[in-house]
Amino acid sequence: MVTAVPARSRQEERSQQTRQRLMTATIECLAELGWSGTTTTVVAERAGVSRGAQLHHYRTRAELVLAAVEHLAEVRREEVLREAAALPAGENRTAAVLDMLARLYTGPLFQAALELWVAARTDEELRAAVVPLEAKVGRESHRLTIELLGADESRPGVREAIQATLDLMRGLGLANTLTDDSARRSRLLAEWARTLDRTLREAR
Amino acid sequence: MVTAVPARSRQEERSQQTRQRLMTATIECLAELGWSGTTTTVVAERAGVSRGAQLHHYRTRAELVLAAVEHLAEVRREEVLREAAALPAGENRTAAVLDMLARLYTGPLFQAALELWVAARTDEELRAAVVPLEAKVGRESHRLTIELLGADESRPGVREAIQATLDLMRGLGLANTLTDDSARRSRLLAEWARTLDRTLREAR
DNA sequence: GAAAAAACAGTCAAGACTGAATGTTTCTCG
DNA sequence: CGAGAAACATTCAGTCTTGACTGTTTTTTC
Repeated sequence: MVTAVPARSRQEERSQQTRQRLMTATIECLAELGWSGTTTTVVAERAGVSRGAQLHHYRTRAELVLAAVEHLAEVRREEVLREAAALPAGENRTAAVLDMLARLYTGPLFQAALELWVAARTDEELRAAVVPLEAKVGRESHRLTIELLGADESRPGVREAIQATLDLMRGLGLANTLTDDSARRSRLLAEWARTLDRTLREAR
Repeated sequence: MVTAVPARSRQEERSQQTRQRLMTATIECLAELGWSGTTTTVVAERAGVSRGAQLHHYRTRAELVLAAVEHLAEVRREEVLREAAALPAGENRTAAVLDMLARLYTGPLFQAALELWVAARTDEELRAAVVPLEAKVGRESHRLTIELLGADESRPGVREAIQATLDLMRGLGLANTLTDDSARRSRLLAEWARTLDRTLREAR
């Protein structure tokens, strides 16, 4: 009699888990130790995966990191959608949206992504993989932000205001990497919420 | 008879030149090759300085980079002041100021600084040197921007608007590292100039 | 149930980077 | 002019990282 277990399930599953562990370990390393601290050895150790197993799945460091790039994009996407679903409606919706964005842009995922961006700037191979992915993520973020704010992009200036908001977030995230910037950031975002609201609602 | 040349001048001068060459080479390497591409060997080669001379002046890589950090701050400062002096007065002063800032935040000096920031995040020693320096540079930039825009910081919201402008620049600079972003940036800054002007001038 | 394939483990050699050690030239001062 | 110091040059050893290689276990398929 034929077993009901799908073909290759055991091994595939095991293999999948190993890869998963390697991915999360890679991203953790990027966030905690930075780009040059993320060596294949350290990643393997942290993932609890032998060096051999690691090389079996990702033959070179470049391969490992490229896979991590895509995995990171996926994880970021999920995190965004999860947070977005929990947003309150009503009066200070704008402030809440900005707050959520700020949290995303100051968290560990952003820091890992930052390491990748900066490394990709001077690494042709990595750059070729990061650029299109980041473009996609950027478009999605833009779309989602518009949706969350209920903005009307056909109005003049609205598109730019949204873009400015996201660029501002990137800047705030960058500023936050060296020192804890939360107090200043709160005041700044409170003001920006006012300005943004006015830009979105006004007729021009 | 005693020579008119001040004591130790020849050697001091030579020494100074060597250090200068090492500094500019270090910053060039950071901008072109990134943090991990900036090895002591490469810097020495590019500076046209022997490995021995390099080690004579900066005994460790950390020492070399820390010196480069301070040198970078000085060069950035000079560049800012030079550009600021050439700004036109009159109607679209705000747009001109934003344009100048954008150029600074997308140039090679910003990219070198970016490498340092990101590296400093996970390098305790480097961080200890970068943080206070960056705080100083940040304050100066803020002061200068206020001055250039003729803004009145005592008005509510003005301080935050200036900070947001600078944070936005950081974000735009970051976005520009991977792809040429100038078209989008121009449109965005044109709108930002309007918004900023309104915030600065309005009574609230 | 045996062969084949996949996953995994452990070791090793080549290359790169850093910093130390030592030798050589140039300059200053008495 | 000669001694001593500073600047500079060259070589070398130690460490780290990567990726290749070989062996072992588990799983699937015929």
